[in-house]
Amino acid sequence: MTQKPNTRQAPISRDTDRSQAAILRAARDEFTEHGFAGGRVDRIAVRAGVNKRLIYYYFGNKDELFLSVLEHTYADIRQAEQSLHLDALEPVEALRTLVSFTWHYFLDHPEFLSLLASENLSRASHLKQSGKIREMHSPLVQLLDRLLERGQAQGLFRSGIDPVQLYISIASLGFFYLANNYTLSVIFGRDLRAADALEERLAHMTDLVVGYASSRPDTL
Amino acid sequence: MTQKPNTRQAPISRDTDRSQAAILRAARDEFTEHGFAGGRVDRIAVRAGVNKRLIYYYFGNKDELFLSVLEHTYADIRQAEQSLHLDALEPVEALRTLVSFTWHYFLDHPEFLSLLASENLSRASHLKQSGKIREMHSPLVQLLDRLLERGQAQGLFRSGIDPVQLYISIASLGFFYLANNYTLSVIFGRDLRAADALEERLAHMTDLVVGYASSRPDTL
Amino acid sequence: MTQKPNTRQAPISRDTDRSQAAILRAARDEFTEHGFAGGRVDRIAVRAGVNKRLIYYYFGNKDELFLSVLEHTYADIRQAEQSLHLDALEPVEALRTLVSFTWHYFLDHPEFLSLLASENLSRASHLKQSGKIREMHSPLVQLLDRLLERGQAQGLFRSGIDPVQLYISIASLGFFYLANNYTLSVIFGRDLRAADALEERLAHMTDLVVGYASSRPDTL
Amino acid sequence: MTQKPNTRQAPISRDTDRSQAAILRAARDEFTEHGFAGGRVDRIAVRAGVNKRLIYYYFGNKDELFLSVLEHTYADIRQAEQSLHLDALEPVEALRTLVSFTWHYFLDHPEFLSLLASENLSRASHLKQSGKIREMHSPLVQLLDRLLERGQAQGLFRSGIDPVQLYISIASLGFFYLANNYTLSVIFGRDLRAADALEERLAHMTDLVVGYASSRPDTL
DNA sequence: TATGAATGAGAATTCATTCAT
DNA sequence: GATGAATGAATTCTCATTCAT
Repeated sequence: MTQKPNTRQAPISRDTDRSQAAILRAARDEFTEHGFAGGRVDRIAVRAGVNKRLIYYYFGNKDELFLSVLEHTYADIRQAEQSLHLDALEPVEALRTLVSFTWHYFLDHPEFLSLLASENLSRASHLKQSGKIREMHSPLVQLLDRLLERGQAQGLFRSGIDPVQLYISIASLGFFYLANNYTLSVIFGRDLRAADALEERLAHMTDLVVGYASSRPDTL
Repeated sequence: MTQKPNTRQAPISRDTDRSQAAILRAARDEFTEHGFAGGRVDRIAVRAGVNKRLIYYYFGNKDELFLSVLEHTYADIRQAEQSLHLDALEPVEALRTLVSFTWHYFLDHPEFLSLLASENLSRASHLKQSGKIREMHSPLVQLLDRLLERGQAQGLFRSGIDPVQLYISIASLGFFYLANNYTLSVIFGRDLRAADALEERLAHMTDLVVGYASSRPDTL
Repeated sequence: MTQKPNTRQAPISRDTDRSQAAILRAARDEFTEHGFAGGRVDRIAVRAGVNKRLIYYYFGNKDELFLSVLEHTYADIRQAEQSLHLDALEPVEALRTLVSFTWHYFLDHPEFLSLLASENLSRASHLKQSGKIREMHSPLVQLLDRLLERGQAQGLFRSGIDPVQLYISIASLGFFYLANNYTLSVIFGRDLRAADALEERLAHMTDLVVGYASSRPDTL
Repeated sequence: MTQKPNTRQAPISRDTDRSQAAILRAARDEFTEHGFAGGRVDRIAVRAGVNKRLIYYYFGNKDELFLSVLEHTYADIRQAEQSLHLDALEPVEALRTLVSFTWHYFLDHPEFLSLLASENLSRASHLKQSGKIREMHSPLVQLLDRLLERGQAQGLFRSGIDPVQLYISIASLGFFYLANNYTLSVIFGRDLRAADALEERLAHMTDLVVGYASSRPDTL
């Protein structure tokens, strides 16, 4: 009883981890499909295959659960960005890679777009409660900072580019197109999800961003 | 939106118009603040100062009410765009004007951003039911088409620019920044609503768009 | 529509009053039997024969409903006290009448005892929210004040009796016996609700109170 | 309460005692603050610093736990009463002492008042299940009986006083004032817990009880 | 047109209790 | 003895919608 060998994985926490992970996954899907206000705790429980009570046991309430989902979602994209090793690439190539990565990440992770949109409808009320979200983002800013500096030093990029503004622009161009694709498709009567449309969009985005960074301000 | 001429006695129809307008205004505000799923019919009635039943009398149900709000919102921005008379401006100036207008319209009309985000969380389920939304947008595309053609003819703009892509990009750069300003402010720890930040953003956006349109593709 | 003759009872408010009264009665009974924490809104709805939603429509929530019940309950006993017209009685007789009335009121209105006990378990959290409860009690204090003064002027009562202390004592002697009758019956193994026990209790209480008021302090 | 001699190894039984005592203390506090219906088993576990399951292991369920708390509470006050050694005091002094003791016990032990009130809201449903509560109270009645007899024999007390009625009255006067102090303070707008108010109350109570016991019935 | 009253279906959350170890 | 995980049955409260006038 008392000499439980701690050299192997604690067996009890296995189920805990599995249950928590299942709840998080289910919550992510539910909130992605319906937003925070439209998401249902009941459906999350069914999706996760756990008792509804367990959600409250682990996550407190719907709001805290949503925040957990958000934090995991942000952690995922930030981690993926770090895996690009942009520092190892030549500046223009690094910028192209970042634009392309962001675009494809948004394409492959609709939950990111949806959760973000929902959280902004809530005026970031959940994110504001997070203790770890800020520190999660300084590496990204530093990464961009290094990239821009390298480019400027090599005479490839214009000077005075704000890394945060640039990142927001990169994200903007993909986000708006993909997150609002439903309404855009209706109002313009086009299928913005068609393969060639997507390809064209990435080219357009890259043109915009790289064109901007590489240009002489005075040429405008 | 509904300018059906009423030849019948005026007093009643005036009240009708007033009530309908009050409901629409109240609904717009409510949905802007809480999104579609989070918006409450009860609160709309209170905000409009009318009996809840009247909302159903005029608009059928919550979904149709939301659609009405959306249609009015789109009508407003499209009409404002036409009032710019871009055709009368020199191409580059016209493009700058459009970027600036779009930015300031988003700034002054947070309801547009919020309703758009909410409707996309619903996968455009309301807008799809609209009969008039499509035709509302062809003038915009035509406007952009003429502008780009003029610029290309004068050798000011690169060729092959898709007007829809360009419009989406212009909207993107402002939309993402403003609509997601809540989460962005948290994750980057900056006040993106500060006066100088807003000014800087518009300059950045204009640089991006005009720089792109004016550039030789091969220079990239 | 607009010329609704107001000379007869407003027909609309009939049902309103009936529903509200039914809810209040049902709530009073439910809270009497189970206390505030043990009372169930569902059961109140069933008891009142109304839709559960209507309770929230009229009373907001469980706490406000409980407060309403409390206020009505206090109003009832205070009104009944005023109906005794103690001012018209000779002082000693008036005091006996008040003791007897209080005792019989408690006997006939178990809800008063139970609601009071429950509210004190809640540390008067509901009553503290009441705007009208204070003013409801000043007439009682004034009544007692006049009674004691008359008795002292006639040399029938000792001087220096605090009306609030006296009223609390009168209420105490009946309240404890009746409200705690369940535990007292168990621990003393007696049926305190038997007719002769009740009679004896009233005699005992009257002896205590009248004996005290009539006595010379120094004779003790 | 449970003095079964444990001849087995001490260490385990000591932990047992400690856990049980911690649970009882925690339960007493929880039920005192929230009553039986409002008390939470979860909170008791946290307060006691033990696993929730342990509560069920030792006490079966919430009801039995509450009964245990009640029995201990009654045992405490009855034992304290016996420690007064009223038999050694002169009758009037003994009566004064009992009134004063009861008052101060209630003041120092709010749990007694609260648990009693809660149990009566439950119509003594727990106490009725107790096998030992009855026998716990006969010594008290005998004590009072002896006291009254001594006083009557010495011509100090009136005859025909029922010891149970007298004890109930003594308890009444303090209980109502202290247990219902929350509502009384609100309705009378006085701080009944102020030091001078408490002092005055004890004097008033003593006057009432001793005055009554010492008086000639016919003098009224 | 307009309204106060009313409702059924469901929403988040709670709670005492038990399972498996 | 002791514990973390898990649960079914409530419980309060909400919401879009309709009834009756």
